[in-house]
Amino acid sequence: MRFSQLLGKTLRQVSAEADTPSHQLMLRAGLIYQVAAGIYSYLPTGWRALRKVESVIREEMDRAGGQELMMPVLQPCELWDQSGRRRPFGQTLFTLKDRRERVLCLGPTHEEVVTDIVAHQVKSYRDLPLYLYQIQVKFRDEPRPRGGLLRVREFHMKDMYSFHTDEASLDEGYWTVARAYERIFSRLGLSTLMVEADSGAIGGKASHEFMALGEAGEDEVVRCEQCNYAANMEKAESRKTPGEKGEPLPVEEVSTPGKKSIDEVAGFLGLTPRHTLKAIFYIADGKLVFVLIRGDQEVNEVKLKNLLRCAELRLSGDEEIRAAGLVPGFASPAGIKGVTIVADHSITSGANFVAGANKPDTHLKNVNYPRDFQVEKMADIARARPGEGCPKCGHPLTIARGIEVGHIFKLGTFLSEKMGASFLDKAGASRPIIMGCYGIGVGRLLAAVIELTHDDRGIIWPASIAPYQVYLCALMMEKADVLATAEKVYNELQAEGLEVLFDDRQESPGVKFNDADLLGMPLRVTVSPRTLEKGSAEVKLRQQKETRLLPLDGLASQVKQILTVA
RNA sequence: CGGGGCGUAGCGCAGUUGGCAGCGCGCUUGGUUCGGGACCAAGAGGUCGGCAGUUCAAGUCUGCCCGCCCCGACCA
Repeated sequence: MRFSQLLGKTLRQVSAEADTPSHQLMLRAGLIYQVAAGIYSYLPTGWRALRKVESVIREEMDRAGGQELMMPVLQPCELWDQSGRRRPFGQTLFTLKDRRERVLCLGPTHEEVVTDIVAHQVKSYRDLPLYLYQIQVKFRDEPRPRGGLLRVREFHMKDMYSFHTDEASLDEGYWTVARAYERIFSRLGLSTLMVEADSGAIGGKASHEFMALGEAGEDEVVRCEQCNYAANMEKAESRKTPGEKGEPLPVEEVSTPGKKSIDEVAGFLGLTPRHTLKAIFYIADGKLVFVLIRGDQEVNEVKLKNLLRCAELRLSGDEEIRAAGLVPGFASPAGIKGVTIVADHSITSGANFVAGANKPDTHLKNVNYPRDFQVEKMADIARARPGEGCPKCGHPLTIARGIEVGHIFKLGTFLSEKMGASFLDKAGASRPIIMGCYGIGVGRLLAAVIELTHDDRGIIWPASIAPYQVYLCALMMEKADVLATAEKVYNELQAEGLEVLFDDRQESPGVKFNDADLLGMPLRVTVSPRTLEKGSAEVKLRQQKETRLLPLDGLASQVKQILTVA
């Protein structure tokens, strides 16, 4: 490709609004162009990179036994009513009506469609296991698109679905795909960690996410370096510092004027937060919930949401707390009625806690569960924190950051039962098909590669997905010998089967070198009067500083050699 | 949806008390340069997000609307 003809100019400046490194670089390098919030066009170079990511994925999915197919974007909403997932997806589902007022949606994922196909096409255990996948555009009306391609409303996803006769087969498939995912990410030069995850709106029992590790990541991962326990913060468990034991003492009222927060109250009474109970109020599907946790802990809202089985969860305002007859800042779980109380296990570790008295400027000392109050539900709803013990081995946990580039789920049978996907086993009995599903966000993966491997000069593509392998840079093209040599090198490199971006623009050396670094192709070849004097061309790898001269004679095959080694 | 911010040339931005719409980059033409974002000269390019209002006069003041970004709840 000749740079002079390429759509997608490099930009020196981009809006201050784009503050994520990958977003800035993709805009500056002319890879993408924004159409609307969370909706982007891929310009030619960006599209090449995306297609390369797809082909790496495709190779590994095929190797894992996948059969590629293509399902429609447009789906009848009836399928979603049938699966019961229309509500959990809620506003995220883009819906529309056709001319006959039939309600359709733009597929946010394809479990319904694929299960419907399998329900009709697969009847026997002989047809299983079955692995189907596609690379397709998905639509999700995300409340907040973010960070360029990191979270968008229209995106390419590789989605695979597996169908099994029994749990053992599902388990085998699950780990086969997991290993394929690890190969994909490592082929793109990413260091990823497979972590336990919450299964969210997709549903199902077990699930893991693949996190591309790096400071720029927006997800938190909790991990143990001793036993390799790793989980998304949403899901992570931990062994908390135990509370102090003690014989329950009589409850005592104590005046705490103006002391509302845990730190204020604990400090005022000469205690640590661990000796207090924290009351937090949420509105779960419109209903007030009193959440109680030990003062040194924080609520994990995903765990809470799962415990309450609600679709919508938010913190409540003070007015809503007062309306329930409680005093914000001094609310007490003791002696109240008509409010659902749920608690974290941590309140049972320790004794004689300080809690609110449900009176202004007053707290209670020596509050003990279950002597002084009851709760409706008790579970682990606490955030894991660094330094706390690993749930498996007790070693101190650490927290890392990462970008979620893949997510796999063991769905089990809940969808196949609802969608009528069953098979006849050897004994002739009809049983629901056991399912798994596996997703990779292709565009996000592309952005993650840039996000995690760029330097201050620009993108650094791994050879596996670089839009072009070689950036051919011709300096002083007005000189006939430079022009002729550059054209010859361009042809020879292509004849070797290399993909070449030929910078044939009338630009100064600085501009070309800077654009070469920005665009980040693995290898730069420079032809100039200076190199021609020595009958050579200069070669430089993007990720290295050093340059070297290679003779023009046999240049193309040497370049190919360097690229296969690097 | 809650909080914060921004919409002015293709891109990045300035525009004071309301008084001729500007700067840098990019683009076009000509010339000089040439190994890390060169220089000179001459040009082209605008519904100041939209609608309404106040005013002799609105980019600037008021109201409503739309769009975009960032922080939260959500996710590949």
